[in-house]
Amino acid sequence: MELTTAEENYLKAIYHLSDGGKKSVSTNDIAAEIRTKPASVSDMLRKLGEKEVIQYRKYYGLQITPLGMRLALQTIRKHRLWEVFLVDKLQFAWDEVHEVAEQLEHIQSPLLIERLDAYLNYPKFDPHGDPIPDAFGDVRSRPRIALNEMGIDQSGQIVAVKDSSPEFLRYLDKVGAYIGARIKVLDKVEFDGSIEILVDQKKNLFMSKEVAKNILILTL
Amino acid sequence: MELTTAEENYLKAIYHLSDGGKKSVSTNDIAAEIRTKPASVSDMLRKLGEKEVIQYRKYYGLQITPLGMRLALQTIRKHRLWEVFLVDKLQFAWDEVHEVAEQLEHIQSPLLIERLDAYLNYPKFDPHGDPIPDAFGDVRSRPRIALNEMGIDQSGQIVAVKDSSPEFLRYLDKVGAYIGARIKVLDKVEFDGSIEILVDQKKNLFMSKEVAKNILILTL
DNA sequence: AAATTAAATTAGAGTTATCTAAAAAATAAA
DNA sequence: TTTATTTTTTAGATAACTCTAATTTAATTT
Ligand SMILES: [Mn+2]
Ligand SMILES: [Mn+2]
Ligand SMILES: [Mn+2]
Ligand SMILES: [Mn+2]
Repeated sequence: MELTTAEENYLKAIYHLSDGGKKSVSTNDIAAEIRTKPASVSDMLRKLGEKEVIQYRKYYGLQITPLGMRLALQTIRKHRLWEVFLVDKLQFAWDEVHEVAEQLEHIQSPLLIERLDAYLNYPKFDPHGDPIPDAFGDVRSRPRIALNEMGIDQSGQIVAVKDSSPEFLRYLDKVGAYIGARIKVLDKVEFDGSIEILVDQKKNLFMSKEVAKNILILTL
Repeated sequence: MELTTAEENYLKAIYHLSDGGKKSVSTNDIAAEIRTKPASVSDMLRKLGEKEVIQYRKYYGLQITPLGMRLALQTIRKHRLWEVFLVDKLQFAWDEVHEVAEQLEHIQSPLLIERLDAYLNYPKFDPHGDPIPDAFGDVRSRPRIALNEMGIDQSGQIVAVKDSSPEFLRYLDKVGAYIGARIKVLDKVEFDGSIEILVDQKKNLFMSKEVAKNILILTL
């Protein structure tokens, strides 16, 4: 059972939007994620249903199947391995990798991925802190919370970002936030949810709730 | 002006079959090369003509344009750089790279190729001995002749293979012929064109004309 | 519960790439 | 120079994927 590039992209979007099969996903959400029209999504859902990677009853909703999970995780694995390659080996910045990985993830060659994984020394996380599923689709995910949900005086470490857009990542570069940084919450503004943190025990950083929501923390 | 994956494959085939625009190419030849039907080729030729990468008059023939040359060489450059990557970095054997490179060559990202080239240390030849065009499409090709055209006692070095099929390459592996090997013609059989050579001053090798035709030599 | 609004699906059409079968043009043979 | 053969192109279908516009179903509001 092999999927087309378009099918892989849809399935990956469904996996992400459903948070690994937990949350329900709407046609409109998928359309927004893939940047396509709801009509196209309906059509594709029917096809994905026929291929049994989702369970689909029209107007009712969908559920990703175990098979769908497996295939989605395979594509995600490829995507993230390629991102590591681009950053570690080809000196890409973390805000430059997404689009290229979006293409590379569809290359069909089990041997290639196996070798790439070995070449990169079996990385466990991609440049945005997201876990890389192993060859069997197992993901060991760390418990992490969004920065905006932390309380004053709580400490932790930045382990991932929720938004991987170049705009957001370049903003983080500019203010000196990065994966691995140790942080402590100094103050929170009740009114708008903005937050002030201390980075690496030396730099004060003030950010909006919108930004904080997209920074994921492993609390100490 | 960007080409689809299919268009890139056709244009590359045309470039190769025409020997860089020198020889004339038939619809049937292209169909055989791409493993498609002549009817599909006719259709594609019309489209490539409209995009002005070839000059095409039906029933008459085609001529690759300077623009077409440039684009074909760009794809060939990508193909060969990826082959080097697979062999040098990922430990692929030279008979395992073609299919994967056939996919990778279509990844769209000028930055990626620039970085890959640098990472590989600006290689000049791919694992099969074929020259890698530079970013401007310039190819510095060495003068080389097919092994079957050499005379007795002539010496040279294997610099490339004409056939990159796994079957042929694995045969060469088996008998110990490889790119870079120094050879000398010991004997030629008039009757069937088969040939006996000395490899690296130590090993005698006997091969059919069919094999010798696909081994390219730089004479000393 | 009926009416309104929102979400999802279907209908119908366009694009790209492929195929088989039929027709046309060019080439080779008689 | 007709006739036969080969090559190439066109006609007509099919498969994937996408879109806009229309319709249907579900959810919300009065
Ligand atoms: Mn993708
Ligand atoms: Mn990522
Ligand atoms: Mn290709
Ligand atoms: Mn090659």
